[in-house]
Amino acid sequence: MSPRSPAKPQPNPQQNHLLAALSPDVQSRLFPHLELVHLPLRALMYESGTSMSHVYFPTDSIVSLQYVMENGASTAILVVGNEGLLGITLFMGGESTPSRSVVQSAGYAYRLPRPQVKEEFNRHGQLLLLMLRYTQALITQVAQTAVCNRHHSIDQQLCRWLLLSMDRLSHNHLTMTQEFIGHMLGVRREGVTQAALKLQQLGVISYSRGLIKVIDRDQLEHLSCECYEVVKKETAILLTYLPQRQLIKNPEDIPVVVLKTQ
Amino acid sequence: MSPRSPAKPQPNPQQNHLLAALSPDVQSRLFPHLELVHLPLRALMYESGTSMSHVYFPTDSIVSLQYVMENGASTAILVVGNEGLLGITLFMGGESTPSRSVVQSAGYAYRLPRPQVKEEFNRHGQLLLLMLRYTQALITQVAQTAVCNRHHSIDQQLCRWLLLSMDRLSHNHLTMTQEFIGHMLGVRREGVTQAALKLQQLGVISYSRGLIKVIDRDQLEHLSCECYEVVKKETAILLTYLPQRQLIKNPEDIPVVVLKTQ
DNA sequence: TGACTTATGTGCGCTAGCACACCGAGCCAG
DNA sequence: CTGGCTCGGTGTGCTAGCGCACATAAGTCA
Repeated sequence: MSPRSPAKPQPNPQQNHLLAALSPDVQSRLFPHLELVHLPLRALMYESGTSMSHVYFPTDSIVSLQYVMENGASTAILVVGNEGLLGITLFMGGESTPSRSVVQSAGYAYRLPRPQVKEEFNRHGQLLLLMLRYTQALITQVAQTAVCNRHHSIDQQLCRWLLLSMDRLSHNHLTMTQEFIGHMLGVRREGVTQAALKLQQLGVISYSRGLIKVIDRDQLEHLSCECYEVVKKETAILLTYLPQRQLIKNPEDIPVVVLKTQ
Repeated sequence: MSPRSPAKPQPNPQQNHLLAALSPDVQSRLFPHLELVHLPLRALMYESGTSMSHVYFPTDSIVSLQYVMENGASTAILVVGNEGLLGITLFMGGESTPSRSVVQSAGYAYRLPRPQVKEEFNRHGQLLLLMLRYTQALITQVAQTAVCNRHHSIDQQLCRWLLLSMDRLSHNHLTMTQEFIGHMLGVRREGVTQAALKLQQLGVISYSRGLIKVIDRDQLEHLSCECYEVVKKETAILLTYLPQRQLIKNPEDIPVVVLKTQ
């Protein structure tokens, strides 16, 4: 979480889909306040019960939210990458949640300080609409995770996890140990080892010491459970359904216009 | 879902916590549009992929949201009773979700037509704030369900489920078969039978042919996993944290005032 | 009253995932 | 180049929950 860009990453807020979806005038208000930060692997972005000072828009980093049980066991319930944003609690009203955010893949993110978020949010324009849509997509992701935990095998869930991660990266390799994945899926490391072995034997992935390469993505999708597709589609629908042009610039116009009065 | 009250139930919108939390002026705008409806057991309120015409505020009914898998297996991911509302998609922006809503305990609810919801929502006053808070509480419930599905036994989950249901009723008995509970928890009927037997032998509950009586609630809480408490607390915090007085009547004032600028 | 339906109890064999334990190979620092 | 650490592979039991099959009990209705 070291502030400022050290080397020279891809310094472009447009890499984040949510930021990119905003209209030029909203962008011109917000972008001056954006700060580029580097998120190192396994950094703790946000601990259960604490309050957040910024909202983060990942560009090439991935952060996952996990719920931790009393006995220490944990499960990741959702993944945030360049398609979304970290810190919805900040505008949802509650100041904190019982979850924890961990950087799952190192990279960069732009962050926006709390006051600016609140201010823009309270203009009740594009940002509000976009955040609500995104929140709904998040709920879908969390819900699907719940069902997946109940009904699908570790094998399938590993595929789902790899795919979710891949989608948020621009390359085909992931830096994470099996132990780490185990924590994310809420299963034992050995279980991940078994599942990973199968995938490797099938020629779908290859890996060594914390570096996983996806070789056959199509196969991976076949082997995954439906949960991946459901989440992906739902997210796509929610965020494309409201293209920039249709957004209302003037808060006055937002409401009843849009809805077919059934 | 037969409209209008047939006999004479408890015709009072204040029984719903969310409606009750609104200030008199908002209530006076909304209440004339409320329609009391009866929700019969197992009625399908809302099928996956369809669009909702009303938002429902249960008084003494309970509705649960379930996600259904391709193979037909399903799991309930959250429960809505008099503490909340059914149909957040309506104001979140997406028109539908991949979930299904089933009446889990028969009773009454007030419903508000879509146009009125949208209109009030777009005033950006109390209702908006309240809905956002409630949505955050929902996310917590869904997330906790996900973790619970992974880490806890059927026994514990049955306790959690009974408690969640009890909290939304004014009496100590539930009308639901073990088969039905099985569908809700996403487990086999036999699994529920085993768990229920244990509870009965411990004198915690008694049941027969679809009627479950809770005898020792304290015990039930002890036997449940932590998930119940977490959800309950989080919901309480989110909804009391914003008492009526602190709500801003004038949309202009909503924003930056509230936040400690950290 | 007897046949039928629905809700619950139970047994059996099977598999997934767990707990624990131990090993080997790569990697790094002194 | 050596000792220690991390990551990954494997084996041996054990248990929870599943699928299936069947037995009973409690209502329901002709």
